[in-house]
Amino acid sequence: MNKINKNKSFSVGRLTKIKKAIIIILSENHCFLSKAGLIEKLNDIKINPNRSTIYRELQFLTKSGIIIKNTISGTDYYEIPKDHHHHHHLVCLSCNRIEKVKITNQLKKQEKQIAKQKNFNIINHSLEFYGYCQKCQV
Amino acid sequence: MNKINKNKSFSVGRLTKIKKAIIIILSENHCFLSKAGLIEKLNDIKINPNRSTIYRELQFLTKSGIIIKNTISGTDYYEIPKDHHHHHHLVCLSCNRIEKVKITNQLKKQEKQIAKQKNFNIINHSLEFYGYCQKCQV
DNA sequence: ATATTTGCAAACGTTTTGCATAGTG
DNA sequence: CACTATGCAAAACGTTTGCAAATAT
Repeated sequence: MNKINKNKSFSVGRLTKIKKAIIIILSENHCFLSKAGLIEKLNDIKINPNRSTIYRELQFLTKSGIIIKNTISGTDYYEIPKDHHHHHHLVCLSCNRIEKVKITNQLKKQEKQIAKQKNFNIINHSLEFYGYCQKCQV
Repeated sequence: MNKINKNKSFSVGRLTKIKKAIIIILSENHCFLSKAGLIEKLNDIKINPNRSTIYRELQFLTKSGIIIKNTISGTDYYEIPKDHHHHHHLVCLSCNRIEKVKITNQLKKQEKQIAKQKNFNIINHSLEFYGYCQKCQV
């Protein structure tokens, strides 16, 4: 029983080199990674898995609650949730660049309130601000 | 020059019956709509546009800033932004059901702060809480 | 009259699937 | 040994594109 998923328990499956590598890369990465970014980093360490393996593995790890998926502007990003690294995003509607941003908020308090009110067990949240970055403000 | 998009001005284009219908349906809808949901509502009023027309129109209206797109768990949803109807979402990781939720927050205040700090012109934001709904808490 | 919008069919890229093989526990 | 993970090729899926006809201004 882990902190990430209180409701269901899944096996992590067999610790193959591909799975191990994905988990290590994601856990060492300071931010989230797209599929393409992950594949690049895998290739860097001479691991070249098949496309379907990547898809299956990411799906599996997401369902297991080991990693979380966040879709921004049509692209999926993956990360291993770490409370102390939690941040949000500024997404430029023009150039699509994504910037991390930390805001001093009390979403945790809100989460507890919602959990109680709606009987909804919140695992994590995502907050994105959409707009125009400095460069794209004509 | 409208409130929705301060940076770029786009034409709304020609007001064809399809475009009119999409705008009316989205503006009358209390919440956001998926592509499938929109098509269903169009069909209800005997408008059966081609797939590519829907794609092109939604893309066009999104770029124009008339409607906004929000991608949750891989599905795109569209809505006409209305400040007083603004809300956030509870997304169940198990059954994928999406529930609206209003939280009393000061994200507006945060937005102003970020806008100043990062010189980022925020048009809107999206906040989703991921977790397990009542039914799916085994 | 002219420029935009539409439908159609084909192309495209991404994700998923079935199956035989390789690898893990 | 039994079962899971992998690679491969094909299929499925959603989305985009080029072009000719229809439509709005």
